[in-house]
Amino acid sequence: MIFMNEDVKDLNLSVVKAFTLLDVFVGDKKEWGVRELAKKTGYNKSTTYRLLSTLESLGALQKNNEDKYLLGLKLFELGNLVSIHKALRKQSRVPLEHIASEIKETVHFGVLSKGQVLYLNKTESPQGLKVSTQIGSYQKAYCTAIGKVLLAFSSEKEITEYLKMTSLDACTDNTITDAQVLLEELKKIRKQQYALDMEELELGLICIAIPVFDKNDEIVASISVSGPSSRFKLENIDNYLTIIKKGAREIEESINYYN
Amino acid sequence: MIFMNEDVKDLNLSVVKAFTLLDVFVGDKKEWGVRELAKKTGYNKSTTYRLLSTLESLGALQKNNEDKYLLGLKLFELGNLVSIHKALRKQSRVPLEHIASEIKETVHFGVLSKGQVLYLNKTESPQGLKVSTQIGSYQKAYCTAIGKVLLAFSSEKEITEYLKMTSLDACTDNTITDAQVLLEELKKIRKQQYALDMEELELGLICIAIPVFDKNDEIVASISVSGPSSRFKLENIDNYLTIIKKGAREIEESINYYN
DNA sequence: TAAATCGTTTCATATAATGAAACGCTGTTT
DNA sequence: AAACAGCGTTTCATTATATGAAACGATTTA
Repeated sequence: MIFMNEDVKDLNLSVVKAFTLLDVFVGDKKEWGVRELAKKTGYNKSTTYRLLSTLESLGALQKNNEDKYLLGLKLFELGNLVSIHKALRKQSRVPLEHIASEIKETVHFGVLSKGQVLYLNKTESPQGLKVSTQIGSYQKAYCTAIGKVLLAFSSEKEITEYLKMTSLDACTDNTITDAQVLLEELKKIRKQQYALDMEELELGLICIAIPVFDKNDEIVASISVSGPSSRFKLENIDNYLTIIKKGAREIEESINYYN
Repeated sequence: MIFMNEDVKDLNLSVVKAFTLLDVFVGDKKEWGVRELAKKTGYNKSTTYRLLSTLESLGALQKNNEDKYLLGLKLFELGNLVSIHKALRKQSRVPLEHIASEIKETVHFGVLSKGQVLYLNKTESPQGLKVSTQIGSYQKAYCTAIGKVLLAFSSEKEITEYLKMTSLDACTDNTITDAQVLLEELKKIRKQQYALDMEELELGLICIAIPVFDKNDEIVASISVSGPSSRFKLENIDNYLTIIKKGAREIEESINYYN
């Protein structure tokens, strides 16, 4: 469901409905019919039909050869124009590929946005078994390496606020679900300057992440490397860290140069 | 203005207005106030205000620190989920970088969409003076190398249809504005298997492009290399072509493998 | 052949979008 | 200091438009 950041204002309900329909496509199912969407959203069949027709004629949706709707090129166009974090996205691309070409695992690059990790960029592992995240999607911060790094180097006030608004639900048996334990973990991360996710989000998935700072030593983003526990061995950490840190420095140099 | 692909149907006007507002941000100006947008679109100030508020609360727009609106992260999220041409976008990334790293000029990758070139991917030149196009944006086909290649290898029927719906306006003195001349040019491109744009879109800008085929030898996309006329010399063409063709073959192999 | 889908259209009704005007705020000009 | 001009925002009566149950025609399934 779409996140409303203000109290119930004088919103245009048609527009809200249109975007609620589009938001359905964020899920795994990428192709929808009229009645399916009406059922999913609870909107009347006629209303749904007309909203979909409208979105289609605007290019925000498109019909495939089976007459099912899918997200359209207008959204691709608009999405590529979003200027928020644009510099970070651009300047992270090459360094991420350097890291990925050396480590051969999936590399992610993200920031904290509304108390969640927002993935701005990635380079996928060339191997068959790999993590696959959507750029532009969100993930829980407290049980990912990238999220824990971003939290660890946030201000005390932001961390407190985060803990207040977040419920630490267990994703696996390893998930940190106690606020005190999480605070200790963040302290440890600040000290060692990297974070690990030992199957805390998903069984079999291990990640390591480090911070990216600006010229004022404030954290601006984080880089993580993720791989299956079968080949992601702890004895490689020092080696991984050396490579990731090189990439982080490349990014830091370019953002300090351009700002 | 947004392209309406059907006769005036039973469209939801609020949604049309919302997207017309978003479409204003496709222009060069990326930050807008309420009254500015109202003036630009012709909508009433109150209506504009409420639509903008709605779009903001949905995350489709966002306010900067000066309370001006800019495109929001919801569009980034949705844009990254658009599945049309997704495989092409993904599989072109690495080959484009190979080309760019050898030629050191901006490399573009695009398809024909609604009679225009749709840019699906790019790698920018590392040099200061460079072409800068938006991924997801559209460009005229008849006066770009990439567009002429895509046209040249389209079916006769598609070319005829293109010429019927397109007016060949001059962008520079070199632009081909006569349909017969353009048809001759396409014939030449088919024969030599590459296209040149000799400052036909913009003075000082030269491009070279080649086709990318699928396993049935149908054109699926085109790769172009663009640079300023000051350093883009015709005697380098053979060298460029060798490099670009290598990249095209990489893409062709991966799309034939995955389909 | 009948039943069950689907997307689409109809039409009376009620709801929600609309716009002129007023409001409060900020910064500039007189 | 006062008047002005710019901005985003709110108000409220009016009107236009979104709405949904039902019917429709076309496919697909039983």
